[in-house]
Parts: sequence; structure tokens; C-alpha cells
Amino acid sequence: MSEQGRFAAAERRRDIPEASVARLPVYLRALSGLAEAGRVTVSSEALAAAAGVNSAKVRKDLSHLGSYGTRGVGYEVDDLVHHISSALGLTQRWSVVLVGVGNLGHALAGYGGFASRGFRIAGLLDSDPGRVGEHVAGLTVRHIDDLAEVVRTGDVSIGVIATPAGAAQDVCDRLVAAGVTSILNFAPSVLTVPAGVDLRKVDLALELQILSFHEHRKSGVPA
Amino acid sequence: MSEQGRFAAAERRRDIPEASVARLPVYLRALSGLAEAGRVTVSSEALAAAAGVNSAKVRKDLSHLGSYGTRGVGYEVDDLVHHISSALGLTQRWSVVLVGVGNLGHALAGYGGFASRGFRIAGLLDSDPGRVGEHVAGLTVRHIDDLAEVVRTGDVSIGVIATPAGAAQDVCDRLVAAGVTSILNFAPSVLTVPAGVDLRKVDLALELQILSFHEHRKSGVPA
DNA sequence: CCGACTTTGTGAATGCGTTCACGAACGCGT
DNA sequence: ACGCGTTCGTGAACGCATTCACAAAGTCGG
Repeated sequence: MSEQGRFAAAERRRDIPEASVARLPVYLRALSGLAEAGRVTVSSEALAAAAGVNSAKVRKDLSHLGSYGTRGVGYEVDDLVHHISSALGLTQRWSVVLVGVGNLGHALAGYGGFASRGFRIAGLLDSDPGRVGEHVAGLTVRHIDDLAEVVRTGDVSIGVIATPAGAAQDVCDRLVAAGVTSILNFAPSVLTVPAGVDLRKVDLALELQILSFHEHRKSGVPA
Repeated sequence: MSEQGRFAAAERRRDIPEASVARLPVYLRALSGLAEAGRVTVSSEALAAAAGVNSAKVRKDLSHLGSYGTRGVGYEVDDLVHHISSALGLTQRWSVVLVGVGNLGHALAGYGGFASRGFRIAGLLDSDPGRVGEHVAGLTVRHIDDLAEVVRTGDVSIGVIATPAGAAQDVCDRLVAAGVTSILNFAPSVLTVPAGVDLRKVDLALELQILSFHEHRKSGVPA
């Protein structure tokens, strides 16, 4: 039965629906706030309010991690923080390499939200010789040709692309070749990666265009 | 019948599924590339490849805009650019106000992707008196108390929040009070807005945490 | 003008995610 | 010890999005 239990828990963690995974970080942040406010336990209802979703979703999402709630009471805040962190793999530090130290790259390098969640920037790289050697956020910018070495010595598994669109696929290929298995792309271009490599994108202009659509709709159809 | 036609078209544009709307900007970018490469027509298959989706999705998405393809041939590139731009409301310029001129705010202000898609930054605002007066991306930073005036005189309908988490809800409330009806939030906090105001968020740390989950899964379960 | 070929547009089938609704489990006061 | 109120965990229902698969509609060469 305990063998069964361990196996079931592992099985469970493996197939958390993607949509749930995307909400876990939000819960985590909400829980941090609650913990700071001194809350010891929290109901799915309260957590839902803090995370901006509804309580059924919270309960179903958390049920994918296991049964860590107490009926009639709710969830223990610290406990939940631990279990979510563990499910997301945030109990270990991940090393990240950031390619492209332009406007956005600077902002990302200086963004506190990465370090505070356990992500370590192992290197900043750029192809522009004029930028190499520059100091940003306590690190020295190195040339893109040093990528493989930085990845190897820094035990890097995640790459962040903040280059212009034209360079993105080439950088992506280099990252993959160097052994990076997860990529976060800020460049406005569609990238292709081999199977086994995870790719996510953040498109700043895209979000504004979606808002534009809704504005347009609102102004075009007043009532 | 023409009355019918106009109505049906308007009806059509009104209820494009959210998931389709989110892909239209991607098609638009792919089409720009194809146009520059001299392509006159494009099949759903080719466009799908350029946009990183499958062709059935492309056809269904485009069918929501109307029947603008020619069977046996494909879609006319220029034509499609026009129709998508029109559906997204990108044929008019939208004015945007950006609140929070820190690290990220600087990057957003300097990001070319906004201007090139028809978004005009009508003002940069910050609450820090030390930052007021600073020149960023050709604009002078003004104090947050000038928000209402900037929104009014600049005909602003979209607000971008790039402040620390603690200030985000307050700024959001002020934007709404000033008449902004769409908000793009980069601060890592859950915002609430009244009905009729559209809200989207971009969370930089969240994306990394999702990648962390997949890395964790990969390393934990080798095969 | 016709037949072969290409590609669209769209019903139907499928899959995934959200929401509902309720039984089971727990704390607490008496 | 026991009933009452609260809250979790989860099957079932629902709705939205994706994918399939094919008839309809066009092009083009001869």
C-alpha cells in the first residue's frame, strides 16, 4: 500500500494538466502574500479570491498534487507552498542563460522576480562585440560564441532569448546544440525545436493587438 | 440581402473565438514576412508552416473573418493582411499610456514592436519624483498625478502597467477612473477591474516556473 | 469545354478544461 | 458522544477548441 502510494503520487505529478500547471505559480504568489499576512490556513474559496479564479478550479488543481487539504478547515499555507514548489521543481535552483542584452535583455537581467523564485542567471550573451564586456546586473556580458562553455560550466538547462527576431532561430539552434532543454522566447518570431525541448514564448506586441481587437469591438458596437 | 450581408459580417467579427483572436497577430507577422519575400498568394498549408500551427486551424480561424480564399489557389497575401488588420482594429492608431518607468518600463518604451503595429505611446508616467522629467525614448516622464490629463488630451484607451506589484492595483484603479478601457499588466499581481474593462497580463517569472515544471519532470523521469 | 488537380470552407467527431453539485470527512460546541 | 456547520475531493455535465475528413469550388493544361 505504501509502495502503491508512492507510485501513485509520482504518477500523479507526471500528468498535471497544462492549464493547472500554469496556475500553480499564481497560487504560489498568493500563498506567499497570505503567509506574510500571518494566515496559517486558507480555504479554497479564500485562495481563489486571492488568485483571481473560482474555488472549484483551485480545488481541482490542488487535487492533482495530492490530498493536502483538511475538510472543514482548508489548506495549511506553509504546507501548500511546499507541495506546489515541489511539484513545479522549484526546490532546486535552475541556471538560466540569457541571450540578447538589448533593451529587453537589460530589463530581464535586472528583474528581481527570477532570482526570488530560485532562478540563477548563469550568463549574459550577445553577438555584438560592442556589448561584450559590459557589466549588467552584476554580470559581464560575454560573446555568443562562448555559449557552449557557459552552458557546460554553469550547468544551464534553460535559455532565454531576447534578441531581435532575425537572430532568434539561430540562437535557438545554438542553445539546443549546447544542451539546453527549455527555452523562453521573447523575440517576435516562430521558433522550431526538436522533440524533447520545451519552448514557450512571450510576445509583447501580440498582447496589445489582442487588446486592440477588444477595443475595436467595444467602440464599433456601443451596446 | 446586402443588409443581411453587412449584418452577418458585423456579427461575424463580433464573435471570433478568443483562441482565434490570439493567433491572428501571429498570422499577420507571418504574412508580413511572406509579403516581403514577394509571395502574392499563400495556401493555408504554407501559412500554417510559417505560423507554427496546422492548416486546419488556419482555415477555421480565417473563416471567422469571412470567405477570402480562393479554392485551388489559396489566399491573397495583401488581401489577408488587410482583413486581419481590420478585424483586429489595427487600421486605426491606438494611444497607450505606460505607467512605471523602471527597468521593464524603459524596455517597453523602447520596444519597436509597438510603434510598428500602430500603437502610439502617448505618455510615460511614474510616481517617483526622481524619475519625473527624465527623457526616455523621446518622451519626458511625467508624474502619475497627471494621468487623467494625459489620458484625456492624448485620447488614450489602453494602459500598460509596469510598476512593482504593490502599486499595480492602485495604478489600475486610477487608469480605470481616467477612462482607460483596456489594461496590459506586467506587474506580478492579480488585478481586479470593473466589467467592461479588458485586462490581460504578462508574467515573466510565471513562464520560467512553467519551464521549471517541465525540466523537473524530464529530469525526474528519464524515459 | 472538359477532366484532373488543388485547396478552401465547414459539418462532425474528438479531446480538454471548466463548472456544477454533492457525498464524505473534519472541527467544534454542547 | 453527537449533531451541526464547514470545506474538501471528485464524478458528471457542459462548453469550447482542435482535429478530421470531405464535398464544393476554383484553376489550368490540352
